[in-house]
Amino acid sequence: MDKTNSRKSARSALEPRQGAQAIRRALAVLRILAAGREDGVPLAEVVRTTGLTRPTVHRIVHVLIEEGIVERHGRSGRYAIGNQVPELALARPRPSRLLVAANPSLQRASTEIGDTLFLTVRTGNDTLCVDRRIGIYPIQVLSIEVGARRPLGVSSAGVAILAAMPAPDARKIVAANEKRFAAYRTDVATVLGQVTAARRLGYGMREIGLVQGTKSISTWIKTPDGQPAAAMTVSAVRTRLGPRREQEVVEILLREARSIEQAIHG
Amino acid sequence: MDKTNSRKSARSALEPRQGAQAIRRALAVLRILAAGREDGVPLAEVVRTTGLTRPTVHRIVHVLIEEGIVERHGRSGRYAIGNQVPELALARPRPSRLLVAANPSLQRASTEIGDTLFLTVRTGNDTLCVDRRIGIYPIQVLSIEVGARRPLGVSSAGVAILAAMPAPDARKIVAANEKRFAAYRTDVATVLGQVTAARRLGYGMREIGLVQGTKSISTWIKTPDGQPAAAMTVSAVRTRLGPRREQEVVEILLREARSIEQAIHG
DNA sequence: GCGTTCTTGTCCATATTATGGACAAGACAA
DNA sequence: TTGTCTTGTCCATAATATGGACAAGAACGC
Repeated sequence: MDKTNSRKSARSALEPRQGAQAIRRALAVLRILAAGREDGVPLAEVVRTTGLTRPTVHRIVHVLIEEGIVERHGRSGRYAIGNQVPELALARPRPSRLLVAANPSLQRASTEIGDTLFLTVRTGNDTLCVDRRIGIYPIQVLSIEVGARRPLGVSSAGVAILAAMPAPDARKIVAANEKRFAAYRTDVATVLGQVTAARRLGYGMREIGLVQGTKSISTWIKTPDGQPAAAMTVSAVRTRLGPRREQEVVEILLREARSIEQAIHG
Repeated sequence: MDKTNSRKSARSALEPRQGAQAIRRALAVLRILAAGREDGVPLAEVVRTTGLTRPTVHRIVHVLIEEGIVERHGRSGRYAIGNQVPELALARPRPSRLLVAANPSLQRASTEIGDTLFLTVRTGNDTLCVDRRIGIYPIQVLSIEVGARRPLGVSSAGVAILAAMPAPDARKIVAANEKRFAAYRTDVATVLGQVTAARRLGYGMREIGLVQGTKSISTWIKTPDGQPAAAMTVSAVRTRLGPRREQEVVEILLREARSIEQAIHG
C-alpha cells in the first residue's frame, strides 16, 4: 500500500518475502487484538491502528473467528485473542529460556529492592510484560500485569529497549507506532526525546509513569548478538524514588541485567 | 481446491466465509507444526499432511518465520511453532476456564485411582493434552506430555471425543485426518470401529495404547451445548487394568466427568 | 567417482484470490 | 427528525497468491 519497496525483485537481506500479504495482515490484526487482552478491541480501533480498510479487517477477523483464533465478546462486540492461540502455544516448552535465565536475578533484585519488579520483552513493535515480582514494601504498583502489551515507547521499559538499539532502528519502530501513541497521550517527538535521554543515562526512566503518581526505572537486557530483547523495570510511587534511591535501584538493576545476559549465553 | 461448495453464494450457517484462503492455509500449516512440538516438522511432512503444494507451504512457512510465528531449527531444518505464539497467548487469562473447572476433579480422581491421569481437549481436528496428574502407584505412564497434539482418533481420548459427537460429524473429522493416520499405524476403518465400540460402551478404550504395553480408558466431557470438548484419561500398564479394575476406574472417571460438566456450567 | 532418491528452495506466467469503494443498517444522542 | 457513531455486506476489479517446472543440495549405495 504505502510501504512500496517495489521496483524490481531485490530480495536482499531483510524483510521482503512476498506473496503473503493477507497472512501478514492477519498477523498485524492479531497483534493489535493481543494488546486488548481479555477485553479485546473494537473493530474500528483495529482499522485505525493497522491502517487497513474496514472490509479487509472485518473479513480477516471473521475468518479468524471461524478458525477459533479470535473470539468475539457477547455484549461488547469486541474482538479478542481466541483460545486456540494458547493451544498452539503449548507446542513450545514452558517456561521460556529467558524466564528461566532471569528467574534468579528477579528473585534477588526483588528482595533487595522491595518494590514491584517487571520483566518485559520486545515482541515486534510492542513491549510485553512476561513476569512480575511483588516486593515487601507495603505500597506496590500492580497495574501492569503479565500479558500487558504496549507499543514500544510508551512505557519506561519500551524506552529502555529503544535506547539500546541503533538509533535508526528505534526511529523506524517509533514511526511505525505513531498511530497508536494517541491512546497513551504521547507522540513521536516525546518518545524520541525520552529515548535519547535514556541512551545518555544508560537506563530508561519515566518521572510520570503510565499510572498516575508513579515513577519507573528500566534497564535493558541484550541477547548475545547485541540486540535488546528485554527490560527489567522497577515501578514505585514517585516519592519513594528520589535521586539517591534511584541510583541504588539503578545499580542493582544494571548488575542483574548483566547477570541475565550471562545466563542467556550459557 | 477440492472442497468446492461453490455454486452460488449460499453463505448459510456453517463455515463458508471466503476471501481468506491464504490465512486459512497458514493456520492449517501452523496446526501441523504444533503437532511437532519443540522438535518441529520437516517441510515435506507439512506438504503431505496439509495437501498443499510445496511452493505454497514453503512461502507460508517462510513468511511466518519473518513474522516470528514460526522458527526453524538449526541443524535439522525442521519448522516449529515460534516464540511469538506464546506471546500472543499471554493476552488470554491463564489458566483457562476448563482447567479451573477440572482441577478438583482431577485431584480427586488422581488420588483415588493412583495411575496417570490426563485431561485432553479437542481443538479442531486434534486432541491436545492440557493437564497431567501423576498418581502414587510406582509404575506411571508418562510418555504423553502436556502439549501433546494428535489427530482425533488415534488416542483413546480422541476416540472418546469422537464417540460423543454425532456420527456424521465424527466421520467427517476422521476423513479429514486420513492422511495423518499412517504415522500412527492406524487407518480410517480402524478408528471408526473403535469409535463405534466406545459409543456402545459409554467410554473410550484402547487395549493397546500408543505406548507399547499400556492400556488407556477415557471418558468424554461435554460443554453445556452438548458438544464434547474434552476427555479424561487413565493410562497404565496393561496388566494393571483388568476387567474388574477397569470397571472401578470407569466409574470414577464417569463421576468426575459429570462433575466437571457441572463446574463448567456454573 | 556417478547415479538414485530424498530433501528444500526458486521462478514467473497465470487465473484465482483478496481487495476496498460504495452502500446499508443498527445504536445511541441531541 | 437528523447526525454521528459503530459494524456488516456487495461485487467489479486489480493485485495477489498460486503451483508447474526447474534447480540445487544432502545422503546413500555401489
